Amino acid sequence: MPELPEVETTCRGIRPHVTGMQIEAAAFHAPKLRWPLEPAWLDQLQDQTINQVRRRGKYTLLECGQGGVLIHLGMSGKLRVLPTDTPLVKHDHVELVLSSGMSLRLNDPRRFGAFIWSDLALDQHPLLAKLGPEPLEGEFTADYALAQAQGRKMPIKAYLMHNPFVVGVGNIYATEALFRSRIHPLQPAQSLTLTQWQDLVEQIKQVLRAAIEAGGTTLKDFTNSAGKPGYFQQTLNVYGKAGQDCSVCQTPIKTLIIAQRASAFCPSCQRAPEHLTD
DNA sequence: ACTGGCTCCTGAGGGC
DNA sequence: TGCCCTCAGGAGCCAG
Repeated sequence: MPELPEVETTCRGIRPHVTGMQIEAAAFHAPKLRWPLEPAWLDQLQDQTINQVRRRGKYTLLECGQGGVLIHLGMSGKLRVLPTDTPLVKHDHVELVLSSGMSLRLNDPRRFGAFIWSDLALDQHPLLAKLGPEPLEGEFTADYALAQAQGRKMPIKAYLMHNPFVVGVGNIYATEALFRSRIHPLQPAQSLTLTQWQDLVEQIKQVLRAAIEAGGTTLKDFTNSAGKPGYFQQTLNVYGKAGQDCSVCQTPIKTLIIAQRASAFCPSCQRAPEHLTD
């Protein structure tokens, strides 16, 4: 599933092939992804020049002259740049034909993703306006986190995935960062000390940076349809490892469902507050 | 102001 | 071999 590192890697991959190109034609091959693909957008897209490709949280943004495109990869989305005469494959829902003879295609089997044309400057768009800071930027600090978490009783695991607090930290990296910080996923967000936040914020940054580097080593060629998974999964300590032994203390990894999502943790390394112990 | 629950969708995986 | 059932999972949205 694409998380921030995968989206960043995708952004870097398509950027050289897309920046400065004109959109000669656009096509939708599905009525909707997460939201409807408005046919009226096809005319808006026509003849736009893509001035810039950038990322905000897990959104990929194509900045055009006025307005632009927001793309979210959801659970299963992939963006690829291919020669325009390459046959479409199943779940190719959106195609932008570029002036270079290449096409940008969004393929998304589960259709949890999004493709939206915005007349507004992209940062003004409602989906972006309320997003929290980027986890890898200086704005995301322990002091910021401590202040924001005041009055927040929700489990820290859920809070890390709460976009108004910080963007781009999905299930995998929230799970891994909590393990590295030895913090129990059910600990209320408001109860973390400054010391815990200092550690946790640092672990989030480290785990994301490491994943971006790993992804960057495998996804070099975005003109090639053969997308490979990143190597970062080899570095995971707890995510998807329920029942296996903790790499630090050999205690079996457990799983809890928190806010409808699987949360793996080591019951020995990540000590629970008394009343939360099962 | 917060929080929990619902929802979209398909492919993967287990059981038989 | 193949069919059916279950379920994961990002994040906006809404009700309580």
